[in-house]
Amino acid sequence: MTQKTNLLRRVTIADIALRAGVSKGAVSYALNGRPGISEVTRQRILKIADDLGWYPNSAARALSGARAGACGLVLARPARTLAFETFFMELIAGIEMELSSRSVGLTLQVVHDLEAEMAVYRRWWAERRVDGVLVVDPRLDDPRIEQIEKLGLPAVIIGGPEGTGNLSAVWSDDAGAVVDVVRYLARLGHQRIARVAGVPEFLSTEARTEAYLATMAELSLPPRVVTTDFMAESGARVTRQLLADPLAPTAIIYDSEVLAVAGLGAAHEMGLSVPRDVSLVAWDDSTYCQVVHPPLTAVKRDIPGMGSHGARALLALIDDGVITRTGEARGQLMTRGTTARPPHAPVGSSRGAGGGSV
Amino acid sequence: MTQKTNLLRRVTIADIALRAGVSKGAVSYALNGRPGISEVTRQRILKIADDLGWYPNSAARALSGARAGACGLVLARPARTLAFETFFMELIAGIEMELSSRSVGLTLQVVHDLEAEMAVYRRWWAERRVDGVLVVDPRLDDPRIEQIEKLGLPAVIIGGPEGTGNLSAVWSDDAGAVVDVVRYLARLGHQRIARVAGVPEFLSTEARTEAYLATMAELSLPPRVVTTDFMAESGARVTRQLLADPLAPTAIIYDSEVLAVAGLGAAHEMGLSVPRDVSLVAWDDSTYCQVVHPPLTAVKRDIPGMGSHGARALLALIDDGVITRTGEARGQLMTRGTTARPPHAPVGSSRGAGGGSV
DNA sequence: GGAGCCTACTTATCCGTTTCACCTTCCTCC
DNA sequence: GGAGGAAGGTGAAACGGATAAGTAGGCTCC
Repeated sequence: MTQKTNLLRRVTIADIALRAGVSKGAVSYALNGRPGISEVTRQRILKIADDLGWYPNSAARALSGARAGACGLVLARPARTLAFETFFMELIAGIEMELSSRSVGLTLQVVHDLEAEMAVYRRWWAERRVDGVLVVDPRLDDPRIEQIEKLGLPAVIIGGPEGTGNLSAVWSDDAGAVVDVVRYLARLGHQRIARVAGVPEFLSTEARTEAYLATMAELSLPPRVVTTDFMAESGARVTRQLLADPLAPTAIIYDSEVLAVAGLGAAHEMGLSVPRDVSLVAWDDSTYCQVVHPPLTAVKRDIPGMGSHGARALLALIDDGVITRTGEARGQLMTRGTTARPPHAPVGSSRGAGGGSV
Repeated sequence: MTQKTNLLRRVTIADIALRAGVSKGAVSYALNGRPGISEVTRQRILKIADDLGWYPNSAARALSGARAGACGLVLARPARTLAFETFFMELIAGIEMELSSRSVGLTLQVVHDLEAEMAVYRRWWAERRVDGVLVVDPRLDDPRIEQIEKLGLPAVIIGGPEGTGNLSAVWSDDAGAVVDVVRYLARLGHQRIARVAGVPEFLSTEARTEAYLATMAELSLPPRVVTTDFMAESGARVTRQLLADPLAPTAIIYDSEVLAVAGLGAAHEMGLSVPRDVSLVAWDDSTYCQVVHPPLTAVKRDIPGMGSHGARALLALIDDGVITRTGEARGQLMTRGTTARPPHAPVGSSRGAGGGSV
């Protein structure tokens, strides 16, 4: 009989109640650690639940007003760029670390554009499939922000802080790291430092470009920004264009690791030597940056950490309605083999170029 | 009043029923396209549902015996290798393509080891959180297979076919592609062709090693296999070791793209020229293979396609109990810039080495 | 012209959990 | 010695949708 119950039917709190000789309500209180039940009875019930191998039916739990027990993440970049952006996998790993420790699920969806992304939010929320969402790649005048606020869907934006309204947000101090990189290159003696940016609609792209322009201006250096669609081919193409110029930059800062690796490949293909002929810096360090030759100097951010913090902020929002708006530590410049003094730089110039000289 | 209903409370089928002047049951039949309701009434109900912006509450639907409306995927590789394996992102993109077109969610979980992975399956199934799972990286004597069969959890293994019991499975014909690669290298005149394999516990690793050994034997060439943990550092290290040998291989086949990129970096670091001094082949093509210099010759599989097929097989299993066991088309060798004749190869040797000569 | 059978519904029950309102006991306190 | 209150429960009603069983009404058919 007991075996039958175990094998054929799911174990429910009714089974536990029967066995413990108490009511379903009592079992529920016991299992959820709520008051209204004596410690002795609670332990007895917990023991029986364990013996019977009981797990809460998530649907029933969700239906009776509680949580869905899941958070959502929509990735809206085209599938082709998704695959090689290790950023997302690292982010997901970080998010999972936090969620799984609290037995909250992560529901993923890959879509083509922002419209589809917003439709997914509407559907998820209406279906009560998720308790909240993590939103990546915030943009200028992002329609998702308004949509989410209107829905009342708990959300944490990974990115910002500008343009994210009053929603919870976790961002990285990109501006600070950009300043570090540009100053570092200038200290090496570089004057023509170009920036190969990602999609201009992204807030992160704008923030970095702004910081780049400001720092270049501060150092009285001529800025040069080209944007890409984050595709590797674009990275290679713009690198070839930049380096074919008679006034080619002596240093290039890329907005992603793929762009940088592609740029390194393009430079090699042109017969240039890195870092002798040109210095390259990648944004977001990764295994690939470390194993190509020469290994790429890169800005390393704690992406899993950002994911964890985002997830924690989301749970805090869901559980207690707490709005979090936090900036992470700035990315760290990992100097490796792709940065050196510019060609023809006078010896000793590695100390100069600071403080608006030139 | 209607506004209030819209804003404060969720729209339920009871609201629709009230508005349409029919019973809840009728509405349910109409919305689910089941018989027992006239076409006129059905259309009227559908119209009202649409006007009211109704979405089914997934919890309620799941509770009343129907589906959870979600499939699960557990990734058990250590987070560090996860991040740079574009394989998973491509797979996920493919899975999503199939699932989202049927409005089925994908629930993801990242864990550290097989034990944890199996615990997740138990929990998900007991909680009725998923209707089925996709299982990656099948192993020799994989404990997950038995566990899943015992649970009665619908599952599709991505990999196989050996060792996957009677479960549904979708695999790629790795053996065939290995034969192609080895023969291609032999035709170029290579005799010392080494294989840098991944984790030996994986079925895929074993299948490829077996095919490699068989083909080398068939060609009367001396085999050489080294295994790694799939980490980039291992790829670089074993490459250095192989190439430092007085009887160094003239060609190396890698079991992943990361290993190959790392190997290429290591070769360059040693001052070798690729492909003049050594030829390299990557397994699983990716953007990175294409943008490094020289671009890597690689075996290209349709990974999103495998994900889609796996997802479709899972839905077929869940809906109709259909077991699928399908092999995909074999991977295609993309010859690029890292393969050429071996050093000191006699001119014209590119035709030889076939058919067990030597 | 009534048996038989569709069609187009309605009614009631169930899924498993949470939670609210209520009910006993037993203890305390003046 | 009875009011007041807390502790430790009980019982029933949600939650929103699926579905089996029941029921009118109209049509066919001999």
